Amino acid sequence: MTKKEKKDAKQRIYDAALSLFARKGYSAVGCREIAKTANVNISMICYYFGKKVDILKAIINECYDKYYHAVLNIGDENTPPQERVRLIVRKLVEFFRENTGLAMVAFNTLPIDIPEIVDLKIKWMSGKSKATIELYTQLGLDTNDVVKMNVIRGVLTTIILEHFQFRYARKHIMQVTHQSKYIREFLTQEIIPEYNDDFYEQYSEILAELYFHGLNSIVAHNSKP
Amino acid sequence: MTKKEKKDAKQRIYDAALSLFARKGYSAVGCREIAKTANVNISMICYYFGKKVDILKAIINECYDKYYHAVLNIGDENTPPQERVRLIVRKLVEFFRENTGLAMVAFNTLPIDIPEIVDLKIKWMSGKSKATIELYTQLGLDTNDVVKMNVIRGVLTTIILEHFQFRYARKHIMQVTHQSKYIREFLTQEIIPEYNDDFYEQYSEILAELYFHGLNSIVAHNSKP
DNA sequence: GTTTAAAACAAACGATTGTTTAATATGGAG
DNA sequence: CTCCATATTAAACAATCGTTTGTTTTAAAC
Repeated sequence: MTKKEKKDAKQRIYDAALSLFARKGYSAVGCREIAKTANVNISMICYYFGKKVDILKAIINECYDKYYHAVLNIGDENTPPQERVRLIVRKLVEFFRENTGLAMVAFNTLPIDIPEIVDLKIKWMSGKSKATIELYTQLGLDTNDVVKMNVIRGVLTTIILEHFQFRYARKHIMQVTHQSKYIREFLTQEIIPEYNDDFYEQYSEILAELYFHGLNSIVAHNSKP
Repeated sequence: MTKKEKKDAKQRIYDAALSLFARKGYSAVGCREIAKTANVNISMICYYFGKKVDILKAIINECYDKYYHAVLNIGDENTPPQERVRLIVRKLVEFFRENTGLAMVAFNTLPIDIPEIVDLKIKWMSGKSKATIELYTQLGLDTNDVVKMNVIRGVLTTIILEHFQFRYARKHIMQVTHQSKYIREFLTQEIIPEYNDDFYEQYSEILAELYFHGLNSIVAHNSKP
């Protein structure tokens, strides 16, 4: 192996782990499986990353870093709210579309019992998106209304991530060699669209519409004091 | 132990597994941990359930069974759409509130590589909710519009489940003995409402509003052919 | 050529895994 | 009391786990 190829070992481990974690979850994937998938010796994992959990941390850090760069400042106070929603939705869809596996690993609620992972996620959550806060203000939403904030907290991210998770899972199921009766039926009945740029342009438009009008409808809704 | 207490061993195993799976995910929980938590001998797990995966299957079956009973027929064609949304949302919130752990385990996308689990979920997914399909029709939504159906597929379930997952995770984090700087900050800044009946009455009302008006806004939206 | 540092390998450690097997305990019926 | 079925236990199996350790290989610098 040339020097270039050697430098790739760390990346291959990272990519293998990412793919496996997305498919099976962190705990179900062992270091030997990662090493085998990456075509490296098992010791390379500790050599390049330290402990297994450090791979997960690297993935989470990459994901959140990308995420915040994608959505940090979308539009400004002069952007009309509806346009701003559209921009935010587009950015989010783009982000999750390009980083489906990454997002699946990093945004997964579990595990919630590994202290350093919980810490890491909470640290990242401190950097809230300025764009969404401004948007709420532009729309006249009372951000001190605890109930409303609970309803809308993370709604867009959740909906879009779930869409891509479902797509990812279905794609994986289609690749399985042995397909049971139910899976065959499921894949037969489902109309699977072509997930091209055109599809996602429309998807984003419709979702932005739904979200914007939904938000608007609750602006004047009076919660009890 | 009396006979009654003996009969409880199976239930204790089930409850222990449910709680642990919800917190850590299926793969991160071992049979010995479940047995210890349930205060039974390790062999009891195979005695009462067979293989470990059969516990997960039992949980998934219970959850989906409850879920479909909760949401199968809510209102009918004569129920005004907005009222029907309200009823559906209330039922869903009620279901997820009372079965948070159960739902977290069963609705979790992962693992997607255990054939029998994938099978089971797909089998359950065949029984779609009649209420939501009727609702779309009532509102004038074109259910053959693939893009729209992709946007709204499972939106309510997703939003509500995510709310309760976040609540669950936060509760767990609060119970951890050692709290890092970030966690302390996080818990200090967050205004945690009292999640009582009143809160969820308002939550449901606001979410129903958001969803109904969102749906209505996309009814007339023309997707490209 | 030698030296050095980095990369890669193989073996091993202590621990844990899901599951099986054989033995024992328990409780109900007769 | 005995008998039988069920519940429970402890030991064990083959396998895997994350990580460490020592050795070898590789590549770059001199």
